[in-house]
Amino acid sequence: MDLSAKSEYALLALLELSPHYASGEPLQIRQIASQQSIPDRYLEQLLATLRRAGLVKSQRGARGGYILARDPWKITLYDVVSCIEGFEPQADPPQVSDTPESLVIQDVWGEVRQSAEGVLQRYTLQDLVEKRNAKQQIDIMYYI
Amino acid sequence: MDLSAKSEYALLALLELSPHYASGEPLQIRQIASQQSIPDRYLEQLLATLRRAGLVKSQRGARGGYILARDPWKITLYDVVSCIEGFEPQADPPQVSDTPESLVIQDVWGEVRQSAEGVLQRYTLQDLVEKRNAKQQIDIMYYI
DNA sequence: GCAAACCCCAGTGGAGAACCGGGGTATAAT
DNA sequence: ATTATACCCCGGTTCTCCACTGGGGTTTGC
Repeated sequence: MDLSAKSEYALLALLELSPHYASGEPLQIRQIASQQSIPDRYLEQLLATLRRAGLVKSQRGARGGYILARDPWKITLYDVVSCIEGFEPQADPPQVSDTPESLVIQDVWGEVRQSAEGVLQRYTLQDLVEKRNAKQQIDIMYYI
Repeated sequence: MDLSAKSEYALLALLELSPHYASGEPLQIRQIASQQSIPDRYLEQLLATLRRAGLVKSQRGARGGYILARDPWKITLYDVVSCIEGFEPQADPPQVSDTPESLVIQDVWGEVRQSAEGVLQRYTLQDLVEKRNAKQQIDIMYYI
């Protein structure tokens, strides 16, 4: 029940991109990577996955980089995590084993997943940005 | 977001033990293992963990085996999974990294966990046994 | 043209999951 | 008392997958 580094990296990257969406100026891999201390060659792969999923757009060539494909409040955390973790259609291993006990357990586990995914669907990138800003406000207040 | 084989095995084993709780007759590892096709030497380790967590009691020697430590409706799936997966006190790695963005993500992930654990806390072994029985009833009805 | 950026694909190291084995110890039945 | 049966403990092994790295391309702005 841990969040994989993979998904966290992806979220951090998109969080960096969010404030730049309005201006339309792309951000480079190197910048994002150094800002959030993510291995840059690894981040490259993740951004490629996000691009193929249609969450970000890329600009090639000099002065290129990445921008969000749509507004930060139209991208949910579920969109991000599910595309990175790749748990979408699947259904290739139809029967892991089908004793009645196994089926019941799988049913309940389905509920667990749905519950977790529900939370992720309720949060957007915009929500995270605002949460971070609020947190920083509090820090400033304590500092004074 | 998969259920580990470890946890599933443990749940299956306890599900086998549940109907025998009333009689007080112990069940042997070999029986449980063959019934649910679990590697018996592996199941042995899991049952040892469950015993140390106080979920089952063991009877040593000839005609020994395992019985539930308390009634099936007093053991939640959370009790089982958390003890097997070992995510209880922890808190030893205090800072994984504490950029404001990381903290916000960890907060949200905490909500995800809580939501998932909430579902597991709502189900007891007794519930699973009844769900299984209901499922079998339906199968019989379709068979007729 | 050339440097800066993305693009693609393949390989590697380490950690952890799932499992197996050997040798003990307690206990019921004889 | 002896013995068979079961649990008990602790270590090793195998295999998969995550996180990361590297070597080449191709596209684009200057």
